[in-house]
Amino acid sequence: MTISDAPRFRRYASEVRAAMLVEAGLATLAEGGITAFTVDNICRRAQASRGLIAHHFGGKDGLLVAVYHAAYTPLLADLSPGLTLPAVLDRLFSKAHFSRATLNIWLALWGEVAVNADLQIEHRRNYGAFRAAVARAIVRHAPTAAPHADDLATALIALADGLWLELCIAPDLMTAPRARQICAGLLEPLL
Amino acid sequence: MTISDAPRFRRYASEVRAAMLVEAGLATLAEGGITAFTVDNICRRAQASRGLIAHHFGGKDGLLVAVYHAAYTPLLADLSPGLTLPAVLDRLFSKAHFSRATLNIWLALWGEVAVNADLQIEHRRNYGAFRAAVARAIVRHAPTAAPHADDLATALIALADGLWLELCIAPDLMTAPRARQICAGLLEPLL
DNA sequence: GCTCTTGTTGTATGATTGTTCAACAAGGTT
DNA sequence: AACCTTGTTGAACAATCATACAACAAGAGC
Repeated sequence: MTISDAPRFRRYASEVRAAMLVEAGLATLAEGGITAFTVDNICRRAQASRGLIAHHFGGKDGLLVAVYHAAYTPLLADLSPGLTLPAVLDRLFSKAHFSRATLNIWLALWGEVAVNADLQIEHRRNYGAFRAAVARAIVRHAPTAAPHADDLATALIALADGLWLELCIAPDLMTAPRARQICAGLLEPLL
Repeated sequence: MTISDAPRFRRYASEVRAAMLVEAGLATLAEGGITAFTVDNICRRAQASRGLIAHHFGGKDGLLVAVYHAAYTPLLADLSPGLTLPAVLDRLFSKAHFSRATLNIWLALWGEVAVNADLQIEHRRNYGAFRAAVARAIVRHAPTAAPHADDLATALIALADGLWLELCIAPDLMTAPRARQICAGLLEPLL
């Protein structure tokens, strides 16, 4: 007498399951911040059992590093080389990146990066590429700004981060178009 | 036979003990982020017993709101009305505010504000006063900028926040003087 | 249909979490 | 010196935490 022949769980390729857990981790951060980033919450969301995080990432800390990397990936992929400065601004303040969910993730991660050595290492890797991409667009847009391109890139990123932060903390006071406009207004006289 | 006549603990006025717990909470956030913000850690640091947080603040959440308020207090106190814009910049990037410890606290708190309704309420109260003070200094410095003072204040605060963030996450790439210079460079053409 | 690899489960474990509360005592008042 | 207010303690509690690991089974290869 068979109660049910349906398989009790599905087997995924290692990379696929890992990606599912990372995705669940991101969603958990977006919803509840770093406090909600627990093995139980993440595995429940990914519809997997508790043991899988240890199995695929060695532990919760390993998953967190992978999640941080995953947060950067779409941002870097969106800043393909050869982009003009206005195009870069368009992307930075596009709906995909300048959204509450995405920014909640960043806020949660930043708070951890500040006190977590493993995450700081992962950060340096990604942030370097990020700033280089922005600096390249600045130089292309205004070659005369080349000597200060690094400072300008830093300023632009800082400004974007700060505006992201405002949206995140007080959503009714900030929108993507307004942020873009503020950003462009500050940059234009210098280029 | 008396083993010791020394009092086993000291009694403080309610407000004094509350301030000690808030101070310990701030120090805990600076050192370990929101993850380390636990009743045990805080009370150990304040050399008080576990029960005191509930007694003075109703619970951990109550303490967190008080800590957020305490983080804003020195910043607002330092931006007394009548300050010129350069003076405002001097304060924003002074050692007191633009330090790793202070910024770790902000990062930890921001990550929570994004997902904690109680903290968002406390935020609005403080942030409004903060932006108003900055906007006032801008108008005084350049009366013609009055129509856009709000946007400019928002931009300045966002820029400062973003630069703070950089210092916090990658301390060797950012210093207070460089941050101040980047900030002034971006603002000057507009004023 | 059998085997074997390997992804998956879920319980057990011990540490840590926030809250509660009855007993306690510090220290000013009388 | 007896008293009383009130700040304080610390054990008890149930909930939640991350990790370990032996048993299990899905599904590809044969």
